[in-house]
Amino acid sequence: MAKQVVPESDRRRRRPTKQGGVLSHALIVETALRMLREHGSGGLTVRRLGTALGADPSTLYRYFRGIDELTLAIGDELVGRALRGWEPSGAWRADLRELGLRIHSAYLAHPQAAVLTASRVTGRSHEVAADEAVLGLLRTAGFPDASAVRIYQAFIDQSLAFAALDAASLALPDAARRADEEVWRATYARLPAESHPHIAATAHLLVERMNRSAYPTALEMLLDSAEAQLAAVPGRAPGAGGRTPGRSAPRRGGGTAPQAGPRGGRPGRLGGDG
Amino acid sequence: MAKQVVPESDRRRRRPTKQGGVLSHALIVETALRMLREHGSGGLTVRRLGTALGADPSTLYRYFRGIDELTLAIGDELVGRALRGWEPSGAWRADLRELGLRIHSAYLAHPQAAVLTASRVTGRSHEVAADEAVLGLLRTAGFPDASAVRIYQAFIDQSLAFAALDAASLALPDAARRADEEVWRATYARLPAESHPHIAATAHLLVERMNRSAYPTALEMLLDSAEAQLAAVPGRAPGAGGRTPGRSAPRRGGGTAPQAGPRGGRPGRLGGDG
DNA sequence: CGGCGAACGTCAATGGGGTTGGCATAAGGT
DNA sequence: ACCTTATGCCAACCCCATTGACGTTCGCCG
Repeated sequence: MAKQVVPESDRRRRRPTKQGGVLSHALIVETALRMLREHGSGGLTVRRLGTALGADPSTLYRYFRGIDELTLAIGDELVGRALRGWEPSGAWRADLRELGLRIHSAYLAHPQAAVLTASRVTGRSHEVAADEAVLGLLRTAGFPDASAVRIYQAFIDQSLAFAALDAASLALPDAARRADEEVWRATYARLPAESHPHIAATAHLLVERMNRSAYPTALEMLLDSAEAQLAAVPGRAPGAGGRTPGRSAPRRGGGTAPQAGPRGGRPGRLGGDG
Repeated sequence: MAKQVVPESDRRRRRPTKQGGVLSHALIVETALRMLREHGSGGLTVRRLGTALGADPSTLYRYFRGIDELTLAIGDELVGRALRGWEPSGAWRADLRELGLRIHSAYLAHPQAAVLTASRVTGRSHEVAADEAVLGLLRTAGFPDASAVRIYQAFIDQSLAFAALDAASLALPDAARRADEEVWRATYARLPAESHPHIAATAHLLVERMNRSAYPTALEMLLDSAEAQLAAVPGRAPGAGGRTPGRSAPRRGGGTAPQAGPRGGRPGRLGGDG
């Protein structure tokens, strides 16, 4: 058995599969993404993936140490897509908004994959870039370091957390999702006003809203609060951010746009058991 | 084979297990929670749960349609615990804060279980109560219905989303979590200032903060924004909320405290594939 | 141009998982 | 005390991830 997986960059001999395909990390990840889309978040299995690639299942262990490592690679791919082509405009609020929405929608473009990876620490290459960018936006905007770090963490985690939550809904099989929506409509829309006055009074609004992600709202609220905090910083004029709710500001170029740095990860937080 | 699972309330004949135990939904869920704590989030298996209960694995199918239904029951239990004993004080901001923190920490008290359930739609009994409570707090505070619904959704989803994210960290095996923290420290603390100036400048703050949940910060920011929106409502004096960051306000009793209502769930949101 | 070592794909096997159909039995109502 | 049937148990099915040994073929090196 292979004790060590050969890193992609060191691969020389590419031997075609019995069915003629030539494997690579990229091809495997891509195929895995397709399989997740087609078979749902539980549909990624080594056997099936092997079949789809026209290779023996065990072959995959030449490329990844196990299915977990493959999962992380998939997550890394999603993060990479989120940042691809992004450039700051110079208006911190608009930039943060766009960054958040990009991360969110990159995950939601592959909900089944996002379910598996969004709340996982990838420990891979694209995260440092995003972190540096966010911190840069905040510090350049004038936030003191302590605030910048606090807000940065809330921003990043909020984006990932909502991505995971929203992906879970999207990843449900169509039938199950429709059934869930029906339950919602049937239950909430009919709660008697005596027992649940507030739900009853707003049922129409609830039914209408509940099919949309709350992330844009939550993000905007976070930016509101940040902007207010910035205005309160001594020696600073209020209203420094680009206030353009729901739309991204035009690009102005310049600013901080770091590329992917060395490996790093968002480690586990809080103390607790295993 | 049993086509239908007998609901807990209809059970009459309780036949002891070969090893003497008497099963029930409650006992099974409780045992499952213990097993998750002891064996990690992947450690809940029908076979193992059967052994722990002193029963044949297949017996569990007399109580739950499958492991998925059991999972949802576990989630429901966590939600129930979050609300147990909660009462509003009358100060909307303090009440929302406490509610959010309660939900968050109820999940985090069982991280391995939370990982499995926090981003799942439980479709069970305790959610309506929480929803009514949150909507009630907001509408009573004076938010117009449209705002109340928007903020309610952001609040609830943010709480669940962070619970899932934070639980994922806590649920890691001790060794993996420590390793992750070390990676973080080793990588971020040593990034050269030339390539990553902002991370380098705030490394000490980052390392210090990253082991804590960002949820309290994000929650406070959401409440900030809500309070500002409330102040802007025509015909309303500013500063209506109890401003007591980080502490819960003293109880005053009264207010809206609905009990668990009929079944209902947070359905899948957004349109997308399955 | 020929050989050799290692890289790579394949095979077969292991241990574990969820789930099911059939069956024995004891619990409860009568 | 009897009968019904809910309930627990058994054995079996099929799928999964992972591993170790094996044979083939690639690509380097002389």
